Amino acid sequence: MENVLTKGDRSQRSLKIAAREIFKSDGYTNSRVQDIAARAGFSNGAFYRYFSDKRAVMMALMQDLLEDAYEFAHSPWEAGNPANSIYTSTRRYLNYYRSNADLFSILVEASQVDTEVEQMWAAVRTDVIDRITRMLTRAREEGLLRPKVNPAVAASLLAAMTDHYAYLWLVLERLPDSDIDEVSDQITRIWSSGVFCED
Amino acid sequence: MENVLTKGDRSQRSLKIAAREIFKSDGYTNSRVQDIAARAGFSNGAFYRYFSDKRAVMMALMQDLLEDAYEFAHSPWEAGNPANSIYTSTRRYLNYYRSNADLFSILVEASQVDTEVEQMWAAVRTDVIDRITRMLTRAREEGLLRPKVNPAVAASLLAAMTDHYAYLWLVLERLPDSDIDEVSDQITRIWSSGVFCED
Amino acid sequence: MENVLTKGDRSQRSLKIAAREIFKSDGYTNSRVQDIAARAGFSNGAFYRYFSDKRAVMMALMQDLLEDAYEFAHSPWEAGNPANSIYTSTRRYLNYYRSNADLFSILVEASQVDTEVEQMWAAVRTDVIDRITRMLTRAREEGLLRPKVNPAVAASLLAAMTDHYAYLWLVLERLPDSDIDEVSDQITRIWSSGVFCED
Amino acid sequence: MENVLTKGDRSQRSLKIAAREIFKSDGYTNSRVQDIAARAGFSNGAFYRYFSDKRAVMMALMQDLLEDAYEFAHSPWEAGNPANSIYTSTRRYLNYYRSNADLFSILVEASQVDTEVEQMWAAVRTDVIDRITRMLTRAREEGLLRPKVNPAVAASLLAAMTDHYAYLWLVLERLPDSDIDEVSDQITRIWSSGVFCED
DNA sequence: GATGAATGAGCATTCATTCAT
DNA sequence: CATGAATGAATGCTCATTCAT
Repeated sequence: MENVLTKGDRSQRSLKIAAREIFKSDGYTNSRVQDIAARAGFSNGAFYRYFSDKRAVMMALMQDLLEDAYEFAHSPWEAGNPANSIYTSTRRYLNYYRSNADLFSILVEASQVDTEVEQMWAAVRTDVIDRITRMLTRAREEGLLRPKVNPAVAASLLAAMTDHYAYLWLVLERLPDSDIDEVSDQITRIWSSGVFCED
Repeated sequence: MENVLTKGDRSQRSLKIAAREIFKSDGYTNSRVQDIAARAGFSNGAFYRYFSDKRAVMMALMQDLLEDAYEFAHSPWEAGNPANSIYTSTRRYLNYYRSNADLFSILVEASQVDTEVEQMWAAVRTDVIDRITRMLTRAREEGLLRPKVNPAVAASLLAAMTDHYAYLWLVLERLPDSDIDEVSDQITRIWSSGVFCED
Repeated sequence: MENVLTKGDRSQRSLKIAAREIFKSDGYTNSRVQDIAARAGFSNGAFYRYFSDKRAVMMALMQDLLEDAYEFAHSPWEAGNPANSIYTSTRRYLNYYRSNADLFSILVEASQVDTEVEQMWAAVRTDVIDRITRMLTRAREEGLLRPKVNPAVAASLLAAMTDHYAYLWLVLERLPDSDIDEVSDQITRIWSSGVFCED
Repeated sequence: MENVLTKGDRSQRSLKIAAREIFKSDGYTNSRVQDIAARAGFSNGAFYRYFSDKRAVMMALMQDLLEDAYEFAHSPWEAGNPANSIYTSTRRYLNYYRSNADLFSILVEASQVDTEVEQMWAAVRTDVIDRITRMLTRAREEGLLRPKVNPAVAASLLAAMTDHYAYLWLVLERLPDSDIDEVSDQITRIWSSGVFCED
């Protein structure tokens, strides 16, 4: 019976889900192991059979999140059509962000408190920025970049823009609600006319 | 002897400075009242003469920070020359951010944990974004805005860009070090060509 | 295995007993949670699994005490023979007081410090006094009460007499030791000739 | 300039008055030296110039109270007219109790917590009871006492009755308000017919 | 005399973690 | 596997008391 989750696997999984929920409502720092276990229907002691720590379950969640996010950093650009690539990947990222807003919230919080998380996140971010930088550099070589745009700085700025907008919008919910399509479009426009030469 | 700080005033001030330092090294959540007091050269009990709480001293620091930041949200645009206004105020903000990077770090962390801080920050942010939105709307009326740019969304995006770049650069120090002038220039370029019509 | 106390139940019970002992020796106000836990053979943390507070365990003890005391306030008078009823219930009350002298001591102390306890006690006292008042009023109707006796005031006086005598005698131990029978007899005499008509 | 209070004397006196007020509102245990000093218009440090301790000021108040109360224990009975003596001294005591209800409240509370106060109070009480006992014994010799009344026990009962009634009435305010004359009269009646032979 | 800043012991309380059952 | 009782370190906070000014 391959591919069957053992009871233990299922328990671990429910603890992870429970942790996600508790972190969402109480925050990572303010959450208590006991509440996580209880939410999963376990006694507090059971938690430690599956995770060494409150930190361990948080790390597991963050790893899942960043593993997927890492994918984005490596999905190919559509050759010769930057605008389309930007739109598509932005849209995809915002959709992902929305579905995992709770985890992104934890990511931001945990980054403040846990060096390793901050590093994991930085690694992904660096990947993304490097890739954008390379893309802009290539555009420069092809004469498509505005003359005074600094690829490295611009890449960071554009990445920061999307990321923080997503955070303010989908985690803090401090921006008026919008359409993902509309936002992706606006982002694409700012990129296109902001750094690329007018057609 | 007018205008002389009493001993108590000086003690409170040193506790505030000590808190800032301890928060910087240990983070807000992980810091202990005792360490703050000790860093200021006091016993732990002395702390409570001046602040009811660890939270209270944090709030005092955040209020100072946001009070100043609030100024930025209300300094006037140079009429008729958006690019210049953008450059100037961005530069000014980045300088402020750099001098208070430790406090901005606390601001981000505390926002995760303390609703009131998050709200205070949101209020300032909303002010800034509203002001940019109005500026873009005026530009639209004057035919200076690119046709499909949505003023509200663009305003948020542009504000998010600067803010988060500053955070990654000056707090996390995860971006290659740059010149404030250079960064202000790049930001201004993206704004100018990103949302405004080509001259 | 019906009707078996769980380990937890037993622990709670020993903490309650320990509290009673510690309160007795140190007084309620001067007692420390840690000492209560230690006396029960627990670490201080264990206490908080069973009681939220030092006050909580005190309240539990007081509730037990007053619940029983409440019974006395509602046990029936022997019809038509006040002297006998007075003697019997006084005797019963003094016996109860003696067995629970330590708790009555806490009751008096806690009443000084804790409004709710004072109220609980007052409620029981009021019940008792009301009942005596009704009894005297009935006696008046039957022509058995001395003419100028005021039932309400006399009832309070007689109740106060027994209660305070018990306190001085059995809690403070400031009166020469006597026989419960003898004291009950004396109390009954004072009642009988003090408020009732001579036969 | 004999008989003039020095500044220091006046300060001490105001601290004593302040303590009385603070004890009344907060209770002895729950009161804080700082509040006492503040109420008297002093800094907290000043308190210690006049009293070694919070306990010291309480003791001073209790001594004043009990000194006066001691008088009562030694004022002469009106020869040959017990009823009148009882009425007069009861009335006097109740008046005193009413004027000093706040101090009696502290007396009860402090007795729970401070052995020495309890002893001081016990001494006065013993005096009073002894005196009543002697009076009853004399009455016995004169054939005025009811045959089966035990002078010592009865004395304690009668003293307890008045004292506790006063406490319930004037400190706890848990009894319906009455007239001091009326209460003195009722007490006298219970004594008279309760322990003395019918005329 | 008086101030009020500073101390530091003392106690309550929380919660991650362990472990016997 | 799971329970939940128990631990104890960690930390917050209070307040009587001291003392330099």
